[in-house]
Amino acid sequence: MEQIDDIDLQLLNILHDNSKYTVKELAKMVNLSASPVFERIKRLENSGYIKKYIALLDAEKLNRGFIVFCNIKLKQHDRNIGNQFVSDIMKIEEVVECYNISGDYDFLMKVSAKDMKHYQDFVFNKLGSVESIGSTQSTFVMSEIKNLYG
Amino acid sequence: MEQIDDIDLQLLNILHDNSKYTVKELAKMVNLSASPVFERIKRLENSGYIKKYIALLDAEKLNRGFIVFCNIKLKQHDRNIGNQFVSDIMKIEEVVECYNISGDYDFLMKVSAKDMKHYQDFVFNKLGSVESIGSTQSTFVMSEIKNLYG
DNA sequence: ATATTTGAAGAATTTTATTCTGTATTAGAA
DNA sequence: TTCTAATACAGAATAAAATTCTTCAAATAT
Repeated sequence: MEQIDDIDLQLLNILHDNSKYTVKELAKMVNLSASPVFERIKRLENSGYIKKYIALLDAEKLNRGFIVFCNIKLKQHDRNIGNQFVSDIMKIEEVVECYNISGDYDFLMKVSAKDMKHYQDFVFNKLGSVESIGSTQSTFVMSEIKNLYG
Repeated sequence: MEQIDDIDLQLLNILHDNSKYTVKELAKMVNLSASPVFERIKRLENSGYIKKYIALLDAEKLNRGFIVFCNIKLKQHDRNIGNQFVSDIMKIEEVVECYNISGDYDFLMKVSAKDMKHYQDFVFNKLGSVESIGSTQSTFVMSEIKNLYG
């Protein structure tokens, strides 16, 4: 796919932080008129540099401010168990992110709960019914220092 | 702040996944006309349920597809060292997220690099010059399974 | 040097956001 | 219960934004 120049990069950085600017405002920021900026953004969308636009919500207000990183070890390491785990995890709303990782554990999940009680319930009742899981290890977030997506 | 009802929740869930719907489209989805939907969204923004709107970018295309979770232990556990670490880390662009955590390590960072070479350079040159760091432990992401923000 | 392509500006148009007005419903006060 | 006030909605009117179109200038290829 095509090249992207410095102005494209500026636009991407701006929109990554705030996608609500109007094209007129963006145009002023990058010293162009509205139409080329509009065209550039469409090009960045169509070429996949911009994947989507989303609203960031306040986790605390929505009773999801208790964050835990949960490490998972599978029972066995065959493809069936792995696929089963993935498909089970996709359905659990508290699991906000999940990665297949190197090291002592197989997966690292970011879990978003209301509080410790909710998390405990999540571990027992939700993870507890995922057959493919061998063991888990929880790391609790005490405070969020930096989050470019939060 | 005020209560939030089921329709508000529907709107939040929709916008969390795609903030580009028009109010007319949203209105149809929640079976209302445009004006109350518009007012509800403004209310959700002003009350802080919606924090901001952002564009999600393709990390791979932007040479940031190599993800590592990097655990950090501080040299010492006093407030000065901690503050120094936080302020240093905030300036490093490869650090996309950072949390103060429970357990063996003090902080967990999500790092976004181009490739292993870039990550190595990050560890040596960027982390290497953060005085407050005692030790690090890297966990490499082999694949992303789920990410509500990606 | 000339033709062709590219990217931009600015105007014109279409679509969307936003405001406004009126009405029905509901909660609370009398 | 009855009246009043507040709330939430629909639909129209308006303002602002997105989107398209035309033209022009600069860069590149021929």
